[in-house]
Amino acid sequence: MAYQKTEKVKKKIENKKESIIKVAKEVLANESYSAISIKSIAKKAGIATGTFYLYFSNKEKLVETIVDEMYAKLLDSIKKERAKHEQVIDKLQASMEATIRLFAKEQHLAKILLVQIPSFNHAFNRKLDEIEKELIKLTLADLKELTDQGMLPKQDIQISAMAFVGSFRQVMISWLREGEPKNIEEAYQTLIQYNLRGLGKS
Amino acid sequence: MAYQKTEKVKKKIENKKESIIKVAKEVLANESYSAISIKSIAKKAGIATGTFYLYFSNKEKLVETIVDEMYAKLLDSIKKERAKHEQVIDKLQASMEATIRLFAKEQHLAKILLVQIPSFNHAFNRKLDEIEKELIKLTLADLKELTDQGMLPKQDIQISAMAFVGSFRQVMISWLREGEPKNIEEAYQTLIQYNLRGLGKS
Amino acid sequence: MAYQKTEKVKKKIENKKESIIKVAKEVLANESYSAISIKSIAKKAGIATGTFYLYFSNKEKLVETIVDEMYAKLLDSIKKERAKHEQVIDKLQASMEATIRLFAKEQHLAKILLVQIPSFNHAFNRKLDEIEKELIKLTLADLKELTDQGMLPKQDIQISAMAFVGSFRQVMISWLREGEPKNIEEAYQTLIQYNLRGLGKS
Amino acid sequence: MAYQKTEKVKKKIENKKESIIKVAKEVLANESYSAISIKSIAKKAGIATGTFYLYFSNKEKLVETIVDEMYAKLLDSIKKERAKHEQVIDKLQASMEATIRLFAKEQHLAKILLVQIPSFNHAFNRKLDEIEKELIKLTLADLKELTDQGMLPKQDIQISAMAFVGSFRQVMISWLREGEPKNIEEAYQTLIQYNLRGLGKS
DNA sequence: TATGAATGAGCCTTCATTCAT
DNA sequence: GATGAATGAAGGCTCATTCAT
Repeated sequence: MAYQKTEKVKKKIENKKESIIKVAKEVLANESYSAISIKSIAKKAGIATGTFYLYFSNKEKLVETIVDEMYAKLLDSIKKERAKHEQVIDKLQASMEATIRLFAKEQHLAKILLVQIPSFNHAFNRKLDEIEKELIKLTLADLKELTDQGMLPKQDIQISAMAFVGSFRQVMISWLREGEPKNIEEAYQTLIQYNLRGLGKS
Repeated sequence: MAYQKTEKVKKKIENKKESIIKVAKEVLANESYSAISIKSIAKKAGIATGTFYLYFSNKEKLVETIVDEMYAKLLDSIKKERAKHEQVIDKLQASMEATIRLFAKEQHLAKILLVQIPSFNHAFNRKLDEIEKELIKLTLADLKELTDQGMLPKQDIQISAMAFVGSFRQVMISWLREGEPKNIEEAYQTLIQYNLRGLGKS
Repeated sequence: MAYQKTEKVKKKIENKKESIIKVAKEVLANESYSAISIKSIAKKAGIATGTFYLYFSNKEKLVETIVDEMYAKLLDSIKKERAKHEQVIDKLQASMEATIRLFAKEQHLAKILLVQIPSFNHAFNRKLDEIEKELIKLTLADLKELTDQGMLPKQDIQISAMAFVGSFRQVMISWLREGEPKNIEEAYQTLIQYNLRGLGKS
Repeated sequence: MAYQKTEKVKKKIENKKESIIKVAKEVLANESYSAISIKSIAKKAGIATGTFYLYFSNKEKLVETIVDEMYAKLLDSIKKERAKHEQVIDKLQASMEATIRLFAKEQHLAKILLVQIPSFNHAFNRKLDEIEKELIKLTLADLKELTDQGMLPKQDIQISAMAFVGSFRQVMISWLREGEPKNIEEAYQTLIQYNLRGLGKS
């Protein structure tokens, strides 16, 4: 009689939202932000334009949702990987390893985060900046601890942290855009070595 | 006499084109891409919208022209600085120093190249990628030579070159966007040290 | 038994229909037409949007129903008040008095009829026009009788009837919208006097 | 050479704005507000949708322009007619006569002001209310003066002014909507007589 | 009956580009 | 060359109505 919002229905709704997000991710990974019209996303998701607005209050909210989700995934990934280690230096490596692993596994995510979002409008860029800044902050904390432990020579660790993250970012982007290096996991070894040396790690 | 006139006219045209570019640069450095309408640029340049199209076939061409010009300026700057040195390692440093000096002196240029253009649409990003790739290529060449001279330990210099450039890029962007580090020239010293150590320079 | 059930069901339906109408009246009296969405009315009535269409074939029908109901109430009120009097002139006064009394007592109704509906689309206004025309017709009939009784000087009673109703309408609206006159019942006395004089009632 | 904004061009522009207004008036006089889409107006005016926005910043501005223009016209008409008379009572009559004459001559205007605008959105209704209130205020001023001159018996002239204006309004609307009375100028005589009697003018 | 997710036509508005003057 | 009015496709979003459950 009455319309019971059963588990099944709920799941279906969640699925639809997920399917919109999924389609949007695909579009985002390949087209520019301006190319993402609600109409086109709706079409690819097999729904009417109006239906989109049942799940997202507006276009911006959709991208925000996606970025937030990716950010959460990334931080979660890093946290888990770091937990496996005791030493700060290992934790630092773990952070980068987790990042690279995640991006390597989910290129969609990587492409959106590193390649596409930067070409979005200011609002999203600010969002992305936060993510980047967060990564640098995490790195900085590690560097600070290493410095306190006397494992790093005196240096401007603020700059070092940026350099550290920046070097990884550059390689990841090249890998995503040019497919070079071919094997990102191998490159990771070189990168770690480069940066540890750069830090003057003794 | 007829020839004279042509020269004069040519100069006049060149002047107007320059003035459009100048205005566009100012706008580009301060507004978001979506805010850059041909109408507004034309207005600021003191011409009619239609007139714009006498000098640029379309909006994209304008940005392309600007980026190309900046690119040329950057490469020129690097070339000149490198010429002052004999040793490859010094040339490598000179490249980075030239880049940072130029960006520090012309923040307009830096902001457009590092902050604004990346948030444009695909077409412009491709252009920007080329510049980034060129810088990496230049670096790579230096690393190769240093390797041949036995001054660097065995490593994947392709990756190292990216890491090298990426670390600089990251710091520059932070400087442009956050104003951190406050003194980019000082940061440069740290960066050079970081990267030379990272390369394992003996 | 089966019959009983039907009665009960019918009543239930009628109840729900009534509750929708009640909510709609409240909304109508306070919001602008564009603010009256079926979704919002349904929500306030505690039903689903789809359910609304079980009771009204469309949005227009709802307003029509409300207007009709109000119209009936108004006419009924007038009829009852008129029945109390013998003289035509008293009946005429009674009509206006009944109208004003009803509107004063049920401002909801007055606001919808005089303020809101006029700002709806054509369809509803036509409905409202009918009501206005009916009031004029009633007035006209009285004036005709008064003329036949020789109580009014020769005049175009068609026009007089309109003037009569129009003067009341104007004051009512001001009262509803501006709260001026403060006391509508007092104003009524002035209005009656004005119009009786206007008619040249001897 | 340069594009001279000659008088001719200016006039042409003004003409286009006028032609948009003219079309809009026609549409307004016959369709409901919601039926006025920019697209349809543009089409009827023989221009592209975008062109509309060269002359009006948005849809609302268009209607505002029209209403303001009509209001100005009406007040101007009244002022001119009043100026011809010395006695207040004549000025009062002149006001009404001017209004009726204008509406009779420009039925478009009358229909929009009396029939259509009331069914527009709140913003315009407020505008219209102002016009109505202004007319009442003008009437009130006359009544006050007449009272001071001892030409009117004691009465609530606030109410009388409303009744006065309301009676005219009602007749005008019937004339516009039903075509009844057939001859509005004749009806005017009846109306004036009715209202002067109503005021108790001695 | 009751539900509320789904629909999609249609709205207003913007802006790169064209073209008559 | 220069002008700027004109174009019209395309975008984001709303809401009365439908329909599978």
